[in-house]
Amino acid sequence: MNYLNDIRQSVSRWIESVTEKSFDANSVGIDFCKKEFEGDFTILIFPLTKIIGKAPEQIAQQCGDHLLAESKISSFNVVKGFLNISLPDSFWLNELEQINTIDLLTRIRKNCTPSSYLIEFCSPNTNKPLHLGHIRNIAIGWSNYKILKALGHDVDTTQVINDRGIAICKSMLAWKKFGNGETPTSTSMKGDHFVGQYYVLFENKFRQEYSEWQQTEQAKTLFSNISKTDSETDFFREYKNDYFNQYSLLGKEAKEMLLAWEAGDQEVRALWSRMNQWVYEGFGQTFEQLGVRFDSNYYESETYLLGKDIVDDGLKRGVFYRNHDQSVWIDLTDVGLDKKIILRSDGTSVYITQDLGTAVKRHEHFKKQNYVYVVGDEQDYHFKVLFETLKKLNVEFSAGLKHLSYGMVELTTGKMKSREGTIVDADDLMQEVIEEASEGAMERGELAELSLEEKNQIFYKIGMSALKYFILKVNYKKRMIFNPKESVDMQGNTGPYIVNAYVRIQSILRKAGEVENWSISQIPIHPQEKVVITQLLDYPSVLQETAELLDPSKLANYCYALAKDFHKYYHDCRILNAETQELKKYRIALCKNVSQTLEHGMECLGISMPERM
RNA sequence: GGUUCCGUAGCUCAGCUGGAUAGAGCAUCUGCCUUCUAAGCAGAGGGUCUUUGGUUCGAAUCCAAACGGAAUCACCA
Repeated sequence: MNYLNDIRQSVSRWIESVTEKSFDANSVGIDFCKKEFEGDFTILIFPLTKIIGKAPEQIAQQCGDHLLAESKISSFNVVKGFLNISLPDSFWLNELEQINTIDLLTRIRKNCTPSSYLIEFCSPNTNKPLHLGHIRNIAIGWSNYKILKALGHDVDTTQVINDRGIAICKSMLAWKKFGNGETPTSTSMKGDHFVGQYYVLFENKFRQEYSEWQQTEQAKTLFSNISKTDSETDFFREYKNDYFNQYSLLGKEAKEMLLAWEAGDQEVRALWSRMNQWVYEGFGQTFEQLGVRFDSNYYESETYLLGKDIVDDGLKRGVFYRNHDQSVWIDLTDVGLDKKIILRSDGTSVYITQDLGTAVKRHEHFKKQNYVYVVGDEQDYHFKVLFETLKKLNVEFSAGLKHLSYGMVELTTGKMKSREGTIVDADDLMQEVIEEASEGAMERGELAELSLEEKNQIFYKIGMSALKYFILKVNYKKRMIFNPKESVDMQGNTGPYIVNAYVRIQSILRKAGEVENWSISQIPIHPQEKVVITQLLDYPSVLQETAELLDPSKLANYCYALAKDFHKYYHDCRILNAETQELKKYRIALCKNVSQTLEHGMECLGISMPERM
């Protein structure tokens, strides 16, 4: 509430004159006045009792008299240690004049020191399509990108695509064995879904093979020899991975394929690129639908061997040490973590090896001050280890590393599990929410005269606003319970509610036509207008706080609050039919500001709004 | 067991740099469309802010412990 600095200064000067000691104006506590009390703002007097040494009511009274004498306020009242002040109409008119004349970008970038960021998010595996978890990840990553960008920072987006490994080999193998040469085109399927289908097929075939194997003598002997439980079911559930690695024919074939891939086998590589290409085409459509893009992609197939030179360097400098079996480790017990392996005894990489390599390579490339990794909180420990390791390696960018750790998305029925078919597919979900939006819009019938294409564009925007807002309004750190029914809600605290406020203003502005600029004059201010102006004045600091915390839910909640205040205003006050021309011009100016702020805020959440609905 | 995160209305969430009678939405009930888009507005009911201590004039907010839940502690990614 920087716009109250004048009041703060005045209060602190008064305190100084009473106590004859210096007093920091910034520590004057001012809050919005509660609805139940009369006044615009409330000055907290309690903290001053010790300094001044009088009863709170007495201080409040004297402070109020002082402000009144200096004409800073129009009236005040005292309730216990609360000094409720009302500001003169001229204050509100001046503030509105300010936001009217000073460009929004200038206002939000005030006191903002430009910095640079690389934001990594999404980071999919290429063996299956994107799901709800990715949507949360992408919504958070993209929104932070938009917010930081809006504040004038230099920001790039990137993702690491996990395009190699056993998983994609499973899809490849299943396609090779059972695919009969089908392609996404021949089956009219989206490429990522097509490839994902073969991953599922592999798993099914494998499970079938496994359950048949469980009937063999070999399996039964194994069970009686090594099982610690009496339950065959429990044992074989636990044993699945070992079976895959030791006995499974399909497992053997998949692993051979992985080895062939690593050896650069031409046929395997060709199949691999072909199938990954299908997946990328599918992902591309999903990204487009989500309205996001990446400035760069890192492919694991190109980075998985990185990091070995860093291991050598770390060994030389004594940051890492070599175990007797030749594996390489780092001791992080001094920072409260464990000893962690950096390189296997056979010299091959582990997860963190390539992450170290990728981090260093990226910095060579981008030279950013901040590197934000949008990755689920299940990997908190990994990132602690990664960052501590980089710190010990003394890389110059270690201070700017940040794991934006978001909570997992769960369904009302529990976790999403592919085995139980409870994965919420990203494309399906978007489809569903857009359909819901179109049904609602058709019922309302506001769009009757528009073309089909225009209508579809609007349904799409409304639907996506519902979905994205639903996800972003929750603080990213929190584990999120996703109720599909609520995600398509269009009423109450939802994206469409905010869109509706914006659309109402657009409708007014269309009807108003060209209106000459409003200039300050004697205008009676409606209480709800004070609320709306206050909210508008708050926008720059909300945006800056959002950026500082990398927490879009702050901004989402602000947008809702502003929309809510506007809806009430719209209900309370006539705009086009205002009592006088001056009042009408002023109200339209206010509406324009609300509209602009909503549009900017929602844009920063990655939500673009339609002009009508 | 160690570490980290979480516990606010029936449900989903705000509020947490300490301030007045703890807020929204959904769901339930009641009003308001011949006037700028009713995806709206107004109202009703619904709470020992997990518990217990502590700090303070004042605690949902800070500290400690307990209870409950989650994640992680792989030569998996």
